[in-house]
Amino acid sequence: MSKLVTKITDRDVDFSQWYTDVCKEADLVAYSSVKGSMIIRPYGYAIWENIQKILDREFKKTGHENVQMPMFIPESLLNVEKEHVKGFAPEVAWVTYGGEEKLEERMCVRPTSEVLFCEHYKNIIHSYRDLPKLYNQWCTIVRWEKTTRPFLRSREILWQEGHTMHRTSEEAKAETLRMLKIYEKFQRECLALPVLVGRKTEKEKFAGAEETYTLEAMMYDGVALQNGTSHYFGDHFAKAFGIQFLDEDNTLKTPYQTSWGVTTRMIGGIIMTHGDNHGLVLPPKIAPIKVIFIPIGTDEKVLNTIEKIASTLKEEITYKIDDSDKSPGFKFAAAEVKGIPIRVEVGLRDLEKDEVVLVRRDTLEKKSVKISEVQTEIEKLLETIQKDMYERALKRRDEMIYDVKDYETLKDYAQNKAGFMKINWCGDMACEDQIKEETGLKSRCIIEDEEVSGPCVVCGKEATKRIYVGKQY
RNA sequence: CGAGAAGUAGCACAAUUUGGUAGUGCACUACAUUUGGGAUGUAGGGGUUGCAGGUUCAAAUCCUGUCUUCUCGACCA
Repeated sequence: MSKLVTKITDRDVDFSQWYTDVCKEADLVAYSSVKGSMIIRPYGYAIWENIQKILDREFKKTGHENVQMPMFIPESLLNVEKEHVKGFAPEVAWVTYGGEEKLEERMCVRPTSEVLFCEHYKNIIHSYRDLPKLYNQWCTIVRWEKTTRPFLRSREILWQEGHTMHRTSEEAKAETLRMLKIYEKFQRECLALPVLVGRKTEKEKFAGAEETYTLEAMMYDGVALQNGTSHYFGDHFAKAFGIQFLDEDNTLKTPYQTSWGVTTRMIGGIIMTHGDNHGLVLPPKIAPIKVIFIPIGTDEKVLNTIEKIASTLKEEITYKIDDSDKSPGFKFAAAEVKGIPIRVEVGLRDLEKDEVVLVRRDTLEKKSVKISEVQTEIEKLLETIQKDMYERALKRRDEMIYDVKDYETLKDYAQNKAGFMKINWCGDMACEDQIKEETGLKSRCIIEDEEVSGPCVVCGKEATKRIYVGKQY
């Protein structure tokens, strides 16, 4: 049991290296000669496809339509909203040549598509009858990051961005929260990721937004991963772009806007929340292969039994039969590094008792099951694994949230404890800056459901908000 | 972007200090024997040493530049 997987660095020894090892050994990504732009390998992409399938269905159910927008943004178009351009200018990639010819006006590769959608919305929104417009696109964007890591921070990002326009601010605000809830539910139920959901502070909000809501997950090492955002823009962009519609009362009005997005970064979140020293551990709902059958020996009876069991499984329970001529031990390890939720071992020894062995990946527990009951046992076990993975992650996260009352303790914890700290805050950006500068902790989100009383941990003035702070990826 | 480390077969590394026929293990291919936690034997295949220049009779090895990866920091919806 000691050195089953020698290729993966111990998670508690070097978490960063462990993460990189899992990404490679589970065959999720590969590198190319393009810095920070990973190759997502078939197994990694299959996870993304499952994520896409589920989310896309939710988007459609809530009335959204998919579109495809241009990849390039002319500089003048990017410059229309000044907060927005200020936020993104440092990290956009520019196209300056078309073939041999220098372009009259350079274009950036979209870092996000607000301006493209706005330009288009200006042309298609004329009446209140044209609202709401609920568009989404699945695409890649480019942000010229200096430090890159697979899934967590890349220069080319695979994501989904929803952009909507509404008749009233209330409706737009409701949309912002509606999509936030869809993300939250998806991450909890499908990815088994507990997330803190809340509003970003002024300092941390999206360039050009009025409100930014975030989903903050905590990784195994206590570091935060921002796993999605939903923004309410008010009418800033709409005004900047001159988007207007004639309302029922025959007056010209400006519509209200939202945008929301999640990326393949969620896959990084799954790895860093659930993975262990054997490799990846995938939540059943998004695992490309949910069950792997491993025959012990080559006896025909064994293979026939496997075929028979596999054929009784429901269509959504995707499976694979590993009938390669590797040794069983090799196959066990290979299935584990890939995080396949259930392994079924079948050998003559089992067949004599009319049984097979089920092994769950999350706990590595084994149990023998009568062949007549395998089908229902697998169904039940997949649900149990999904539930247990969430419960474990939730418990662990909650244990790593600390209620901190004074600044000295905050500084101490920032150095010596991994996790999030809950603090009282006066609302002044200067205090937020000071925390960041002196402790490296950034505000994650505002806590809405706790009563505020007592002094700000930094300046001692009466606190107006409770916030989570933590280090982030 | 700053500091540090690395790049030699798919992977892990040796040969670099002292320039002189590019090697080992795993993986891969074929056959045989195996199969309940990374099997064994035999026989094979695979390389412009990241890339581009330079020095030299001769460069994986020395010099310059560049690209990529990793770690830490800065930056980062």
